[in-house]
Amino acid sequence: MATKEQTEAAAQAASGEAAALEARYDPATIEAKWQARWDAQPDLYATEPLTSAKPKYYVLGMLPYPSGQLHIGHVRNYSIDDALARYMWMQGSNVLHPMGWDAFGLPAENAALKNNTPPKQWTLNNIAAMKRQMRRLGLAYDWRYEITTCLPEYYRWNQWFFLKMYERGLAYRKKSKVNWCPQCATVLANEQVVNGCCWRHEEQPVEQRDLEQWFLRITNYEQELLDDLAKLEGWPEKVRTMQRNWIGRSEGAEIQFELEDASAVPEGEEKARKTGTALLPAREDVKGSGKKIAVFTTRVDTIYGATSLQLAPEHPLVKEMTAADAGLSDAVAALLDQQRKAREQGDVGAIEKHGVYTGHYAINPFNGERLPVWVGNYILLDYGTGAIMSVPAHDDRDYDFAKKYGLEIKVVILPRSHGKAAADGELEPLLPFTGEDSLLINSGEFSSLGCVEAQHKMAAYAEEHGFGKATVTYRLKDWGVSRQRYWGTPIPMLYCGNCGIVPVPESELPVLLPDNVEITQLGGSPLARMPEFVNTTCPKCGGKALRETDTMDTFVDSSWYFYRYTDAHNDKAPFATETVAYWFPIDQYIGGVEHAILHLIYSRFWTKVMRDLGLVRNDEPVERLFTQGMVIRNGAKMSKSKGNVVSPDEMIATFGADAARMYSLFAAPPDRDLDWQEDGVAGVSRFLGRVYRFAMKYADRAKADAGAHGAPLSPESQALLRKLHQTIRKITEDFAGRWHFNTDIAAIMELVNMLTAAEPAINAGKVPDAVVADILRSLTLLLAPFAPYLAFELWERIGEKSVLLRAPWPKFDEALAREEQIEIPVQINGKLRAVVRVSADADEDTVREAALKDEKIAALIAGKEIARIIVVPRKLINIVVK
RNA sequence: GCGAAAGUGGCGGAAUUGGCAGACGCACCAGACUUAGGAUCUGGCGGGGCAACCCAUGGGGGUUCGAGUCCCCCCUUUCGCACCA
Repeated sequence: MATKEQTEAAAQAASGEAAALEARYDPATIEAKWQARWDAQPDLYATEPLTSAKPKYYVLGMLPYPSGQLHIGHVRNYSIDDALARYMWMQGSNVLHPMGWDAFGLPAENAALKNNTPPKQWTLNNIAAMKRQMRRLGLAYDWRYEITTCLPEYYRWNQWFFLKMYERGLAYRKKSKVNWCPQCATVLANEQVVNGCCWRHEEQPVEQRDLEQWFLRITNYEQELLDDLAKLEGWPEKVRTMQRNWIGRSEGAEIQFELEDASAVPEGEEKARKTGTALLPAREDVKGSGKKIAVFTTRVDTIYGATSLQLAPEHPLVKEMTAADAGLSDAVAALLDQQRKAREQGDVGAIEKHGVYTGHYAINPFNGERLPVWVGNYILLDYGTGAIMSVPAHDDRDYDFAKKYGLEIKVVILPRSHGKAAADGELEPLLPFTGEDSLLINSGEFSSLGCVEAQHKMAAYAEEHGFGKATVTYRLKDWGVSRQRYWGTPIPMLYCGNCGIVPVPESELPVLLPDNVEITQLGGSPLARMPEFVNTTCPKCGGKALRETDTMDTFVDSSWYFYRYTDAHNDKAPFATETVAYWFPIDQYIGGVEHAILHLIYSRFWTKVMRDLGLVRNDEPVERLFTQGMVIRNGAKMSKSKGNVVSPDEMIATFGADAARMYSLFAAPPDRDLDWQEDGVAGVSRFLGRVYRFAMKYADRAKADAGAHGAPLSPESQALLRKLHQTIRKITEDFAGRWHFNTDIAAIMELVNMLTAAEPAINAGKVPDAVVADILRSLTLLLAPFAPYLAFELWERIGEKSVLLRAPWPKFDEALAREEQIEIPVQINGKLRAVVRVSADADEDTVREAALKDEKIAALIAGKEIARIIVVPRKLINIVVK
């Protein structure tokens, strides 16, 4: 049994331990305490009604795919939007800051194969795990607006939109060559093909297959999608450029070349025609065959220099020609084969140019000249018309091709500096010459025109004479949304033997995705192997019908999810128009630049469709976009194979959520790549500990006196308040748009360094309690967006009763922030020689005098002639001597 | 090939408008303290030199009283696009 003394000693030790704990920053305890409190307050992050007098602010981080684990990139992304959301709350805005799950997609099926877990269960488990991590990070989401795209409450509206688009002809079915990834066993959108390979399987060449597919007519909006990029001033220029290139508008002309009648070849040309290298002159007795080859060109001004036509190997006319010519057929097959091999080696761009002469000639409608028709492996079927006129003198690729096969080269434009007189021989070293600021020669009635002027006149001429017109071509293709996959939104369409394609009536939505599906690696949709899903009755005729078994591309889900957050539980409509009108456009959207094209162009398209359906009033979904940099480690992208993946859980367990979050903001400006260094997290954690200990030491004084400072202030108090207000000013200005949170956190560190250095003065009574209280209070507010757990704890410890989340952001006082004395560097001939102290409002003469009086300066300029003295008020003085 | 961004100590980075280069942090060095804790506190920390001073922001030129910042040429890295007619 213990003696009384022993018990007392133990009690003392225990209380000593408690005091020690108190004095030590222990994020695990603090964060657990506040997490429990926040979880118990569902209204904490709630939005106010639409009638709120506060300005609205919709801040959003891109929703994650529920892979099962947050990665460090998520921590960084969500630390940014969370800091911004918290700041806006403190600024008195009505903030919407939601989160959800992009929950359909292939990994769930792969996991099902591997672990024999149904995709739905796997996905929902992952969501639960990641939600736990988000709560642990202290992210300020109102989970009552959470959306999960794989649940029928959500995906039924994908189906509903699909029906609306179908009604309007924006969704259509066509047989088409599609990109097929054998590993995914599904179709890929053009946007998902990277270097001819699958975006998920970078080594896997994409195959072409012919399938009936559903498409969304994004090309209806191509021009508006392009034009409106100009409005998106709050988007990074980089993203706008990428989208502009993706849409790929080019202006040019389409010109019809007529194929010669092969049965009526003029006499005496047989030899010249053998190799297909010769350009043949215009002749009266040439006959057309009636067959036309349409060519797209952006340089119709060079058409007099065309010396051959080049067709894509898959061009329909080529099929016709090869049908009648076995030799040609073999040669074209060989071309295609080479192309396939090059693609498999992943080097489509560098493939050598090959061609085959078809034995046919076509007539240039401008001058009657006859051009050999070739098949070229560098011609793309799905761009323009799949055929080009080849102008070797004025196009790099055509030049290479012509040199290789000995085709003629005809110069028809000249640099302006060369005038009209230059002979062809002199020009040879210039070729291929492509400058548009040039003049036409050898071009009939168009000679001596400038290129741009000629382009317009020649297109108009072609139109007048019925063999062409000015046109615009886009690189953007319609969006193929069919996927032969199970884990996605069923496409709400039926096939009836009598009625053909029949949409599922709106009243029958949602078309539920069955749960009990066997996932296999066989090609085609697993749904096709479920008779109970496939077989149904036709709503039109009551006869037998089959359901569409393809599901939608998951990019459909993310194209409009942010609208759903505003009205997440609406079961009558995807959302209420008025609610969306209040919250949209999104004030600030934050995510990775990898979504610059796919997600961000699809969601712009979806917004425009919804606007035309009368559902929303905004033309664009996102006012300001911010793309944060990647998190790398040791200079390399984090990946499992490199073994350099950082687990957020470990980081949080060791240093706390505040330190992990704050480090992710401190280590680099948010738009740049961040090199993750664990020692850096430890450093931030140490800093938070310093803040904590300082606050604990002086919390009682802060509690005791929260009144006015009183005057006059001691120099020590003035210096501290000056630093405080300079810090407030810096951070406030930074939140307005510069967003260099790394320097904001550095500024807070400077403030804290100054505070700890001032401790002797504080302890000597030179800083009144009211000033200490003011500083502690403001410091806590400044920390709140970056380290919310610690800030909430300090707020309570210094006796504040209000909810920190909505406490007003501190205002900076310009008078307090102003320096009274400033240091002015003094240069002689641009070299720093001294620093003088003057009052902040000193005029030029005073500064000049002070500088000249400085001992060092006086010594250095003694006996020299002063040529000039430059005084930059409040900045610098430079004395120029000879 | 085309387009964009970037290049600053041993490392991450700062310098917002042409005005003290290296804030803040990491690592490291020296010291103090100790309840030995991923402690804490103090000081140092671009290079050369005893110093005065000199050199230094990828390289070379230029503009300017003054350049990391602006202009020209070149090099390197990263990202995007890539046979788009």
